[in-house]
Amino acid sequence: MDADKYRRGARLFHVLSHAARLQILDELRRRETCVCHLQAVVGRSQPYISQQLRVLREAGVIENYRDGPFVFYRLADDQVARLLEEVLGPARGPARLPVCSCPCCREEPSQAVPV
Amino acid sequence: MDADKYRRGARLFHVLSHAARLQILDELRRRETCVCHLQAVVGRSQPYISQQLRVLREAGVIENYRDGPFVFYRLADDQVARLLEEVLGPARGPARLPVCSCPCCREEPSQAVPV
DNA sequence: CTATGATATGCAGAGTAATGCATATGCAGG
DNA sequence: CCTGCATATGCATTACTCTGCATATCATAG
Repeated sequence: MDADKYRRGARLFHVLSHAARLQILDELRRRETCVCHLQAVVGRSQPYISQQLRVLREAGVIENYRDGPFVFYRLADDQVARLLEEVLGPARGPARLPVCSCPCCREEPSQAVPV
Repeated sequence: MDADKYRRGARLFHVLSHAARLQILDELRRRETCVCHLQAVVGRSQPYISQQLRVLREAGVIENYRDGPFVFYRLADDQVARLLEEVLGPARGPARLPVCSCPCCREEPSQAVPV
């Protein structure tokens, strides 16, 4: 049965069917960031952001790693990036100004790789 | 603001985040079909199928036209087809056997246009 | 060990979607 | 017109998601 195929697809689409989560992913496809940065970009409370990150993480869409007191998040694979490109258009370049005072905003990062 | 961009994207993903709707779309990307055919393929009641078709239609994802007593549905554009391809893999060929006794099953259709 | 900043988790109230079923509409044939 | 088939709509119930807030955890500095 390919009922499973549709269920899996539906679950994937489901985590994408949320404006704040989309904005988070749109930011993450530019570069990996810490939570406080996403908080500033999205303009929501920290628990709110963490909730959405959890949903995304449990769906396998993003990964995280800890660096000292900070936790950095990034896309887990290219599939989501392709879906975002299809629906949101191409990713914004890395040109945006710092939006908060977190480390990943201050020192424009080590991996300042242009497109 | 691109808040709208995310809202629109979220709405699109939302209509795709549903196993039965995905299965309907998967069938429609093979070829256009009437409602009774989808009913047989998906294995749900006719009102149920019509409900989901309405959701898809109101989202602009599919179109329909009437042919006598039958109503045929088809994908409205290529974007959804590309999203399905990304998530469900390539469309099944048109090789499947008739699943019901509706016209679009019986006479393998007038528009038997290969890819 | 304590304090502080960063992040995660738990929980409850409100809102929204999903589903099943009864019924309405629309079309064609007689 | 009346009947039968194809499809659509309305509605009520159930289930789930969203969101905000209080609080817990974890790491580092002192």
